[in-house]
Amino acid sequence: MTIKEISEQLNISQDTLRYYEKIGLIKKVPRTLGGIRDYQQEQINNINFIKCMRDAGVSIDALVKYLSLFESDVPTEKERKEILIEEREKLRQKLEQIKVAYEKLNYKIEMYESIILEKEKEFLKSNKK
Amino acid sequence: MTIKEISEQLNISQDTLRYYEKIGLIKKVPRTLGGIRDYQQEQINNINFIKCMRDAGVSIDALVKYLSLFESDVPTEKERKEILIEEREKLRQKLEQIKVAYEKLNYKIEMYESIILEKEKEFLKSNKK
DNA sequence: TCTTGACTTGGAGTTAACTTCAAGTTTTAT
DNA sequence: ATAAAACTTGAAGTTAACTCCAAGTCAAGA
Repeated sequence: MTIKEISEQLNISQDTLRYYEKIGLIKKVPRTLGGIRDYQQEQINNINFIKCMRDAGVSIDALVKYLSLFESDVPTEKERKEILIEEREKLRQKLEQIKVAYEKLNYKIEMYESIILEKEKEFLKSNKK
Repeated sequence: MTIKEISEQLNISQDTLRYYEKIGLIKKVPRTLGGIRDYQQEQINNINFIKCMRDAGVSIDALVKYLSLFESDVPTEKERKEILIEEREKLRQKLEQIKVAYEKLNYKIEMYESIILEKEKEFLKSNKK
């Protein structure tokens, strides 16, 4: 699969895909004889995971740390689990903060709605006179 | 109230508070004769709102646009409401993305837990021999 | 009064995560 | 065969949101 196809399928820019490879978030992508990237399924799954985490705001740094543990030749399940638990906790907090702000916005929007309705009523009343 | 007190109360650095003022997110803070900031209650409420929105990831740009509408001498309820609705929608999407990632992490963490448990069982078994 | 700590300013520096650029190579369609 | 489109690279540029710095002023305690 070419970089263009991956880019379109996963909605990540080609530049970003190359960037991820350059910083070591993605393993070296195999190339054609001409030197053009030819993505394999395993990579695609990985990139999917990365995309999902990035969309949620998980840092590249954490993802690099997590994914690089798969390259180790000693078992790293515990470390990997620890990283995921840490990131999950950050997401939980973020979720909480967003919920609070969301409720506050809801409340304010309702306020505006009633203010605007009130104004319209006033306007209609004054028109009737 | 001094900048130090506000900073501690709302958990925002003094630098950030001065920065917010510099870029016009916060109105000019009244000063003592010596030129030192003396925050008033109205400002504090505003900063509280800003903090809540920033924690949820609402952009400074959107907040500046929203808050500056209060300075207008024509009514701006509709525009203000529009901005809040737009930001609420962004938060809704973010919430969704975080939930998806959160569930994925949950699943993976559980996987690791069972793998690690399995390994420990193996270890105990081999020790008994 | 003196010293210590808090405050002031404008401007420079930092960080994360891309994004753009320039100049060249490869592939594809005619 | 050749033109256009897609791909390659390393390096430089961008953006948002701070954060730090230097050099000076102000305030509070011994």
